Amino acid sequence: MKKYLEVLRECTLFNMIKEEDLLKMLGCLGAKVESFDKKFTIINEGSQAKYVGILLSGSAQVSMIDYYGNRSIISHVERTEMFGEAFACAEIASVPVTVTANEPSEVMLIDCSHILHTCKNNCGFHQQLIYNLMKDLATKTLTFHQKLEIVSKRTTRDKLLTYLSHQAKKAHSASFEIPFDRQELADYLEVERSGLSVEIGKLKSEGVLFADKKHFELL
Amino acid sequence: MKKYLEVLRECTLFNMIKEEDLLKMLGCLGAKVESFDKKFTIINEGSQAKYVGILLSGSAQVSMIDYYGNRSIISHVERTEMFGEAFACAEIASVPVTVTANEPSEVMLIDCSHILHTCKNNCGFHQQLIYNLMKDLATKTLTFHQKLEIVSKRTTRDKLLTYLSHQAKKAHSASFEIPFDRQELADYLEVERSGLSVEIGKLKSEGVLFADKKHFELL
DNA sequence: CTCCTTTTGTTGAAAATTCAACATACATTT
DNA sequence: AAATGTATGTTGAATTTTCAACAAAAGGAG
Repeated sequence: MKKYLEVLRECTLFNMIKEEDLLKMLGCLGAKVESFDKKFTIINEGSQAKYVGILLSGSAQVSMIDYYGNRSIISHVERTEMFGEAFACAEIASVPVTVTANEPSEVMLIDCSHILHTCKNNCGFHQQLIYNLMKDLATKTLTFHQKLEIVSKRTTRDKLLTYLSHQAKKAHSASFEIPFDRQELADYLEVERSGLSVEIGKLKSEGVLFADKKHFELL
Repeated sequence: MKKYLEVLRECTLFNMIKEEDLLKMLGCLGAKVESFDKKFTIINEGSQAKYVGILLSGSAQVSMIDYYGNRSIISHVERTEMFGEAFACAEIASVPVTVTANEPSEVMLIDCSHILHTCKNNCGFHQQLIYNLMKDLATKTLTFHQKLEIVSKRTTRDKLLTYLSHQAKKAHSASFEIPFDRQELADYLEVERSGLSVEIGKLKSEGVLFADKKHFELL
């Protein structure tokens, strides 16, 4: 576990936790680490919602597949970020989403009941962890509002531009990389890939943006 | 404040708080009660994100108005439910949404910093309140997933049917009332009101549902 | 380098949504 | 009861998206 301390320190779940305490905690929480190859499923829709996941390396996507097989990408998860915590904290029966590795990734999984319910050792960290989870969930709600702002737009063009301006803001620069290829971006914006391609082409020829692969610049 | 105890007991923020402690707490938290007439603004977009709101009576809507004046309804808030807590807990500068009274309503407003940061009296309730907030935020994330499931559908018909099946599930019955009129439902589903009317008409003539005003039945 | 796979761009036809405008129904007030 | 305002339904034209299919470009494996 020692080699993961670097990453875990950056994870908001362990905010204000002293490094020397972290290792002990991981044992107490029954944290386990698993590796996943690209495209492999980390959490499957319908499975028990007990785990909080932390991405130690690599990246992942949270998505939903509907009845007709259409994929909707809900969010992208980077190193140090958490996933599945809302479902685990809400203590619902099963997860409504699928989490997939985007590249070879290492994941720490913690049974959330070990966080929420004080252990016999009464190790005193639970209060801080619960506070950190609360902060994380509040922040996550903000990202949901951003996503809703995007998909509430009626045209592919407006959805795309709203998404890109969010990304530019996040990067503190008009020049940035997005974590999605074209198909994934379409699945995130909830539009057709072909229509998205057309729209990116138009915006390029209008001189509104520059786009090459995952690199974008708002002009 | 005494007359509000009945409602407050049902509010998840005060879960596990003994009734005799509740009154004292409200003072400590600096809770204030305000009344709003129908259509009046409770929280304005851009204002300071410091308040957790609790609906004591009436109902309200959380919405966003975009650059072009299009309204998007994010959620409907009923008696005993909270609003604005995510923004206050995330301690961001300003609220990205507007909260409006749907009918004459009474609202309790609590400065969230009084909840999050322990007071000098060290009154010991904070831990429970933070736990309750965490639970609430986790549950709210689930409702956002539901909303995303709706708006990720590509047609008005599918959006409507997905919404109605969620409502039926929530009501534990195929017969239920929705909290929106037609324009509001359109703004919640992120579609055109006229197209929505057409679709409801089609579904009725197909015998899939019965709809009259806010009453719906899935057949 | 070549083959093979994946990704991205392009196109045209079909389907659906948006928009604006009007008609009808309903509710409230005077 | 009449008048007013609001909510809902309806319609047709314009716009946009979706869908399916193919072409071109890029990337990786051997």
